[in-house]
Amino acid sequence: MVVTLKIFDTQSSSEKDLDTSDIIRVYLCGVTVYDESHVGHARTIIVFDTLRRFLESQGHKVNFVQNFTDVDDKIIDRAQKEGVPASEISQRYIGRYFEDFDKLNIIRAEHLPKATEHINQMLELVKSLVDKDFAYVSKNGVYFSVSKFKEYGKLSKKKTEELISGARVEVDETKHEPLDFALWKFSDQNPNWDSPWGKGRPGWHIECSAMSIKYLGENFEIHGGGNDLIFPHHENEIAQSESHTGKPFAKIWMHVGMVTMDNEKMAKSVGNIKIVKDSLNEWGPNVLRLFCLSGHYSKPIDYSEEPLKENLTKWRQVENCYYELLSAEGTGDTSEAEKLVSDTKQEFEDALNNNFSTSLGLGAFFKLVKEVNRLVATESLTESMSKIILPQLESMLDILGLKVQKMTESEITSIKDLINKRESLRKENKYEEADKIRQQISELGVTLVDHKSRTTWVKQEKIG
RNA sequence: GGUGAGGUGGCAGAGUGGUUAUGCGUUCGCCUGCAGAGCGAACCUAUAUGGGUUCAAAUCCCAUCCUCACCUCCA
Repeated sequence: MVVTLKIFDTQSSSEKDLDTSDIIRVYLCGVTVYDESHVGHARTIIVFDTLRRFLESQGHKVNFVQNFTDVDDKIIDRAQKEGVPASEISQRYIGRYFEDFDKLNIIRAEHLPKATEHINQMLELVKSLVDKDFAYVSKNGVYFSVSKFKEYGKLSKKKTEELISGARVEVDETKHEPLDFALWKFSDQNPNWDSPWGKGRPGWHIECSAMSIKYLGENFEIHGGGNDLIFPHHENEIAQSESHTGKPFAKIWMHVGMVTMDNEKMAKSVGNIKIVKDSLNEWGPNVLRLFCLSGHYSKPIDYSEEPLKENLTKWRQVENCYYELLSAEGTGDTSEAEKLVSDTKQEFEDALNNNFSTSLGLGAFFKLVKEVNRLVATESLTESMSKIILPQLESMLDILGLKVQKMTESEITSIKDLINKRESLRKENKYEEADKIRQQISELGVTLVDHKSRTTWVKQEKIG
């Protein structure tokens, strides 16, 4: 039986089978690089990184593209405030982006295109739209004529009349109609580029159309982003792209829910942001990833102490499980382990195939962890079982993007020596000295676990 | 106001008609030289509200209330 991954598609409001017959092409709207990334950005990127890891684990090839918006009013504002060129701001925050997201164990996308490096592709697209009469040149720039694209609103389920009566559209006399949006904005100010219509810079939406088509083609599998991008950004991308190509744009629109704080969207304008760097310092990458995957991607999650603490507890269980598997000894019957592994694998994959339900997938993952820890407590985990279980655990850790901290051979040797020393002291009832050694070991981030017959150890990530 | 998504125990989070998962938490035990970690058991009489359909509803239908997001830049 061929198992298919179903993903909820915003446009058709239904789950659709992901086409896995060839390379899976995924475009994710990335960040505007004018400031630090916050946990909201992290969530979306973690979800897509995990999706990519899952698809690859299933033997599929993925071509993953994530853009940087590096030309934008906010960048220019910031540059003016600091009295530096806009490129300095965008380069600084692209650098900061990689610092944060490398730490979060995000696999870098195949392509990480920057808007400023694709001005020509954008201009070609604008030209095509002007030629096809979907766009017009006005005093302030080149605009897309929304009324020419009959299906406008099909993604966000908005009606153009209602949008206009909503009266939140900016009044601009130079546009033919209020909903028309800029493809190219005339500007003498830096940064700007020459165009057939006049010096200026691109509108926001055109970059994603141009870059996704360049790297993925005119019709690709998944286009994603936060659900706050549905309107107007993705709606406008559809209008531009489909007017240009005459073909359907993305096959599946996958949108990630917002991260909230006290049930309010995390956003710079609200002032309730938690930057990735600070969150990483407090909780580390593994806890933060677990947290971001603990709810369904389409729903909001609230960033607060309690669920993060819970995930820390769980992460400690994972570390414990992993190290016990590494140090398991003895041989014996493995049928129980085989069943555990095949059940877990099945449940884990079923969950992710079902609209990428990571919370259920994590349920399967933790079931395995708890079972191993239970076997350890009853002194019934053997090395032969571990050899069967460990690969499955590692595979899931890899898909989830989690990394248990490792130790070098020499560190391991010295810890083993210390454990032996402590053991002899304990046998002589010299507990005070034995505790000193335990303390010494704990300073290396290693916690000892005394079992009936022997002492095992766990390298714990330093958190908090 | 429009559109969309939701409202399940202290918290997180499943379950789309038929013994109310599961995890965290709390309590009590076990284990231990002690501790940590781990294990076991118990607990919180949970399904927004009001109707309806049904032998049977968290699950289907209707109404109401509430929350969030989008409708302006936003992951």
